[in-house]
Amino acid sequence: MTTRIQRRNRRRILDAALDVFSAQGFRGATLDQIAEAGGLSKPNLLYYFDGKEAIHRALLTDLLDTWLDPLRALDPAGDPQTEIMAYMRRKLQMSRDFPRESRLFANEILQGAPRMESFIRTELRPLVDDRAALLRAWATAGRIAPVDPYHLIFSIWALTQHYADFDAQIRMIRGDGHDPLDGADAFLEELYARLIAPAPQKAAAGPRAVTGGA
Amino acid sequence: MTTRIQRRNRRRILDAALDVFSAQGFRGATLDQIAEAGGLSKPNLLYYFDGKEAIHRALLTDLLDTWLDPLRALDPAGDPQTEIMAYMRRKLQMSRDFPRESRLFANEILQGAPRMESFIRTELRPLVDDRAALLRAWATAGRIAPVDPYHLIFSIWALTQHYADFDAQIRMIRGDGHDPLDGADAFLEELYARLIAPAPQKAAAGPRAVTGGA
DNA sequence: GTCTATACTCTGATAGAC
DNA sequence: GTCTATCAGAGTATAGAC
Repeated sequence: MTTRIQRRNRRRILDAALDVFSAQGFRGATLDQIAEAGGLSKPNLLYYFDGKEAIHRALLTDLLDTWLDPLRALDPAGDPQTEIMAYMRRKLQMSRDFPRESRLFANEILQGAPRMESFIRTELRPLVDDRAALLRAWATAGRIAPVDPYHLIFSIWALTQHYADFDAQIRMIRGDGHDPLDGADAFLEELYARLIAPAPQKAAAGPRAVTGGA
Repeated sequence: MTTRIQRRNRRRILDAALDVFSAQGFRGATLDQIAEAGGLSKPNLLYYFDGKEAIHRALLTDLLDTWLDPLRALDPAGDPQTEIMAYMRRKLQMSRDFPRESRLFANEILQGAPRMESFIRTELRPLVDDRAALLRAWATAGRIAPVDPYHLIFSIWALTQHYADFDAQIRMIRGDGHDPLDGADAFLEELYARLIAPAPQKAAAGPRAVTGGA
């Protein structure tokens, strides 16, 4: 057993692997790097996990489960604007708290999501479809502005994860002393408050078509 | 010389390399894959380019130059709202026309931008600083809403490039028959029209602080 | 459980014939 | 200019001692 030490070592390995995989991608990462970052030898690493692929799979499995939580927490019974703002805030907080996880995720999708396809099709897609239907219902009822629900969700993903995924670029542009996320909260609050507020002009014939799009 | 065939072959190689590098990242790509995609042998590939690194460098050099064009085209003499909307449209069009280039770029930044750091610091950063100052001046003059200029630029990057970089995910969610970019134009038009429109409420004491942020 | 030594495969690059 | 054959190094994984 010795479950105490085993669990500690597994955690150390996974943490080191998250460092390396998120920074180098799956193929770019090597067992040597993970072993060194975790403070153990390569064979010992392979005593705990059944190969490189298994380590990566364990990371993804841990991650994907919690990745859906913010979207799950979107409450159909709540106030539409409050709920959407809260979802955006939770996603931004995840970029702050789990930037490596965001980059691990991004690396996978960028390369065609070969190790995540079944998760996306069987778990993420139904959840997104369900929440998109909810957003559409809110829009139809006039409780939020009539925006496309899928693009609304994608925009929240894009804007929040950008700060984690493109962190290197933002740091080089803003200077090393600057926190990339400084001011992001206020900016996104403003952006989504303006976007989803219903009834923009009172009775002006705005360019807001409600043709039967997607 | 035989420059005719040489140029054709170089172009074929670069096109094949763009396919492979954008889909697999630098380390994930192999010369075998590039050679096969380009329809020639591996040694022949290395007759035209001085190694894997050189092929990648040639791709980046070609790309980075044109990557700045949309931001360069932002005209200080133009109408602020028109100019910002036009910039957003150009960036979205680039995601449509050059998704592989966008993913090549994203792969690099995600992994710390090791082969682009000097470009970002010496070319991109000064340009962004300059355009941010312009946006700030427009905001101060009340010609657009008082939003943070850097976050405004980053938001345009995030929202437009997301459709190229996360294309695989969007396709799996929306279904294979659906074009990920359908409706994106209208959505982003609406979003930025609302965000940058000046004077949101007439004289209401809104939560819009103008404290001396970044 | 952990290590040293090593087998085996993949991949970037070169030699040399044509 | 293009190919076949091959080398050298890196990287995953295993054997076996302790």
